[in-house]
Amino acid sequence: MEKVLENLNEMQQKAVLTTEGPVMAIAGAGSGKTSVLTRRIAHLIENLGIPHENILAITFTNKAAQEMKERIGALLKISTRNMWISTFHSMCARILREHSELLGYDKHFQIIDDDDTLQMIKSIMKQANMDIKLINPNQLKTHLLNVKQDPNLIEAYQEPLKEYLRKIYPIYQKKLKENNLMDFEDLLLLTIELLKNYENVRNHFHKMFQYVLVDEFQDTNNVQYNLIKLLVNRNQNVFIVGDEDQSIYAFRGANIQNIKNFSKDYNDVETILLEQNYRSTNTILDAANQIIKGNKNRIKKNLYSTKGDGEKITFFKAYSGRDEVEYVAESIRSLSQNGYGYKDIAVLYRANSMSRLFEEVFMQKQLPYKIYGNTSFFKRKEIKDMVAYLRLIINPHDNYAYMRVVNEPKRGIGAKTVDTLSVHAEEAGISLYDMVNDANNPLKPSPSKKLKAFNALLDLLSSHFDQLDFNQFIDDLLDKTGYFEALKSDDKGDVRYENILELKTMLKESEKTYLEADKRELLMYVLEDIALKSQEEQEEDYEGVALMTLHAAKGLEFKVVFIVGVEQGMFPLYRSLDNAKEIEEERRLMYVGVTRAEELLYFTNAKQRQHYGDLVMHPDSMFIKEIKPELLKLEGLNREREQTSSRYTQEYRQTKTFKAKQSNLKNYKQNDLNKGDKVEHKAFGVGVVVSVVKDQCVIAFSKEHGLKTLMKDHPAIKKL
DNA sequence: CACCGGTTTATTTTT
DNA sequence: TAAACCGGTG
Repeated sequence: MEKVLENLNEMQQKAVLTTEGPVMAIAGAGSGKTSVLTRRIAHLIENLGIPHENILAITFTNKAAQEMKERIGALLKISTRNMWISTFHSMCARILREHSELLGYDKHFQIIDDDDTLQMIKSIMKQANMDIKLINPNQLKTHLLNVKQDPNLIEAYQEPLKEYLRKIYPIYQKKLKENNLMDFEDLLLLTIELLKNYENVRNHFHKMFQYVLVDEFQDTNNVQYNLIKLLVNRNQNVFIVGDEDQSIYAFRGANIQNIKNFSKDYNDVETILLEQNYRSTNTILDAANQIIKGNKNRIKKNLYSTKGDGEKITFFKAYSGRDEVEYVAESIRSLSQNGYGYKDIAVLYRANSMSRLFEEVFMQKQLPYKIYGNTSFFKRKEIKDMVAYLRLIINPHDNYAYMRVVNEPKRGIGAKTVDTLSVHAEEAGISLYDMVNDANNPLKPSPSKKLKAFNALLDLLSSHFDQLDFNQFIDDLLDKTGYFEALKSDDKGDVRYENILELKTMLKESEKTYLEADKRELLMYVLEDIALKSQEEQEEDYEGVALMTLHAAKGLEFKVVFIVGVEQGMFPLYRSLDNAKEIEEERRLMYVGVTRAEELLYFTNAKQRQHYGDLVMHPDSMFIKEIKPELLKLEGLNREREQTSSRYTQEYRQTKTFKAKQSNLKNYKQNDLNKGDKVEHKAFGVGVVVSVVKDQCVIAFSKEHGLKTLMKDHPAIKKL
């Protein structure tokens, strides 16, 4: 009993021990909700003797699920591998693998991601002669996925979007099913259909899941809400944790109201407030509280901490976007000299586009950093291509995988040929693969020959698949398809090949994990993992500054946090400015950002910056003004403004740039570099100058580093 | 069918 | 600014 309750405060203990009936824990930022969830599960298993398979826990990300499993495993010294601790989508996939045949899907169904959906939409629009200029496919995708969550929404749309949605929705669904594909929303919707329509299945899961826990409840959408309702049995042992102030995913259907609905839809809900914060100083918490107060209609919370007041919050206003980044970099450098590790520090921005400048400057200054959540590994072209080939091994009739790689690498099968083929296959009601093999297919001899060769290639690969292990198979695939050959003439070929090697490593791992499964079964699970865990595993111990969006920072904490670009128009974004609801979501995002910080918090912005090609000037973010001035320490242009007029600012700017140049001259040895010169770089080794343009040059280093664009006078470069 | 070059358009994103 | 996309040309 002790170890389960160890170090928990009174409210946390109550949340752990109140196991019967519906319970809602309102957990403020940093109030230890993950501990509560893990301890509660531990309590059920260890103290109440509940078998682990009778517990279902749902998290927001795979990472959170993984962490929870690890913590429970460590606490109870048990294997958590088969426990039902997962995301909504993984849980649904697990259920559907057993029962999808009832719904008319083969159990080897494949899961597709948003990019695949976009490709499908493009292809459908083309076939149906829909005007891409009138409605952009990307936009249509976003709205289609929303409509899937709630078909009633379609009525609220304006023409012509409405007509397009009406038209495309049923076709899209039909295509998915024909190709034995499910998108993310299908996983949820089909599970709901299954539970609704099949009493025996429902009873089975009701009997099984005696205790249900849901994390991040404020970010559930309506479909997920309904799914929980269907899963929870009549005992209503359901525990939800959430914080409406941290709901930041409304743009993809999250509904804060679900927290309020919960009290209505379940009987005698016990509400527990977790208000003690274990993360931040009071200065930081006060700022957070002052900001979030601006939102109407929220349950008032009073976060408090015992960590003392700590330092004031620094607010630095730079002259330009670049100056802002320089300031952040310099501050990080001095923090690192004052006992902070690089990985204690995070730079948070509203939009990914902000990351570029930081990356550039950090690289030049040799500050170690790690950008999180950029194009995910599994979204990269070469990986998607490999996955498409693997999908075809499981199901050669998967037309979308077929279309993706039929001319990848180039085999002289162009769009026109594929179009014709699609039309005929559609008419005949068979797959592209079958249409190609069809004796009386109407294609011209030359394309037909090429397509037949492609089919033969697929057959060959498929026959090899059973005899080879995964790694050998990928090599075989690269060879037989000519993919490897094509990489050689691709200027990003090296990186691409490395990514494929990475995929091989992953496949090898899975081979070990699912040892007993049959080969194709195994591949199916691997592809499922790839589809559902779109986020690349991060090296946890990497010693570098974390650069990420505010969204990506949710659930994380850092000793030092920089929130950058705090300007009206950047954060909050332009598009939200005239919409009260969206401003509230932006405010919650700011709240999330602020509450990530444990000890030091910085806001930075720039008086003017380059944005989409032109120079813009933004006023300070409204959220800054919502913080009481006594919590802030003003730096940079902020100071001058207090003291004098704008003329001073002008001078400040001149002295500043002048100073920067001076110091450059003093510290950095001028490199008089010319094309063809040999140089040595601290990190990249010896290289040859390829070109020099103004103060920048392109240098070719050894193969592993390749071409780099660097500042000519950078101290890391030495002319040989 | 592939490639070049002009035009268009810019959130947030896990699953 | 930069990347993605379209349309025309070779």
